[in-house]
Amino acid sequence: MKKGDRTREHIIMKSAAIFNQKGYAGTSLNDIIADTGIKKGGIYRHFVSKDEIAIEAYNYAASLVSSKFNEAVDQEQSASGRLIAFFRVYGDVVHNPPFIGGCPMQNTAVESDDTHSELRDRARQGLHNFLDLMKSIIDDGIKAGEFKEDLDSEALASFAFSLLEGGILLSKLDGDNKHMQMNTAIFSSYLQQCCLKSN
Amino acid sequence: MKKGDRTREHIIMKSAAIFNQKGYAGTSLNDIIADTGIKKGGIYRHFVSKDEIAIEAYNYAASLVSSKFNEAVDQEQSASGRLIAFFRVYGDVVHNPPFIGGCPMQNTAVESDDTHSELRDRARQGLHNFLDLMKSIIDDGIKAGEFKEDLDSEALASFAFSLLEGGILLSKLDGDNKHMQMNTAIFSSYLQQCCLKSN
DNA sequence: AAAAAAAGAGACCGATCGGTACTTTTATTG
DNA sequence: CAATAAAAGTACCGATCGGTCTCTTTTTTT
Repeated sequence: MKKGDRTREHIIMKSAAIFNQKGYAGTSLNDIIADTGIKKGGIYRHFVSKDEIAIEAYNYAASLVSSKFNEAVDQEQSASGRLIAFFRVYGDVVHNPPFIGGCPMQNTAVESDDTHSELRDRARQGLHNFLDLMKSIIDDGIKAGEFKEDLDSEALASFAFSLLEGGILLSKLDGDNKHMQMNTAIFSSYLQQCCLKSN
Repeated sequence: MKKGDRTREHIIMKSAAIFNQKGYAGTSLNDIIADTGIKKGGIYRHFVSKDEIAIEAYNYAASLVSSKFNEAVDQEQSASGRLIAFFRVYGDVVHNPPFIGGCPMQNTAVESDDTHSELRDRARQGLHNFLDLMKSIIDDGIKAGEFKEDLDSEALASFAFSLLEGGILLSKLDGDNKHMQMNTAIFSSYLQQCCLKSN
């Protein structure tokens, strides 16, 4: 691996943290220069524009969160355990989120949905990936006899993911994990009472 | 009412729409000038800074959404009907949101929680207002015998509001109201099956 | 209608924006 | 180790940023 490649990755990692906290429009190249210690000429050797940095930064942050989701999911055997694992990843979103600044998909979606179509499309793709993963977990749970057969897996995935993202929003804004915790508890009890196949 | 007061309100209304779509950092004074038709000198006669415009704009947008919530809630008699009324306000968030650009609290929270403390505090105050309103609706429902007595009203309020905000996020990002609709349906059935006092 | 006050236009300010060109320094390769 | 290529620093570009100042126009008051 050449030096330039390492530098490029260093820039991506540092700027991902800045973009995820300050947003695309709120982040300037001088912010990136200050955090990476690399001057403008050095940065633009590896990227053609601020846009390219932002997109690479988003990809990096999103893949990092994604891998943490997968890690958490893989630790569980049951479908309901796997669904709840998503919430555990953001269990301490206030002080220890999977990526600094919160959920990259949420941050990107909210800022760019009316302004930056390329970033919005990335976030949308990320949303579909997460929903598909959840849906397949639910479908597996139905096949395995854990969940009721008439369960609408698409709706339940959308429901769970909305609750997760909403909980992140509330807890971050309030500076208190209790919203995430209460959501997890209610979601868990909902799965028990309304989704599990009653034997 | 003097001319200046009307102009000030005009600037607030126009810039609220821009801020709620493009964000604080993403909105420039030239955007406001273009949309209001008032030149820089005219604008700064009524506001001391971009910050002041943004805060007044947020207050306007938030109060407008708040009044639509209250309208919808007042049309319902039952506590569960009132909770579901919140979701109806954002039932067509993709093409007809209560305020253009989506939920002002959400947009402000996501952009400013790591950057702009004054705006963040406003959004936080708005969150508490909404949660308190929901909580009082739930508590009334318990007192009236509609809901179970051991219901945790704080948790249910947090849960409902998270689901609402998450649904807004997903539906806006996906360009499809189905997420909001599915969330409303599941929430509604959850209220029926788990919260209502079984007689 | 005249005088006073308020409102708004327009030119201008320094700072910062994203981005480029050129030079120097550092790695890599034969 | 020398030649060469890659990487990074420096200085600069025009445009735009938020904000100020002055002067003209419009509105309000008397």
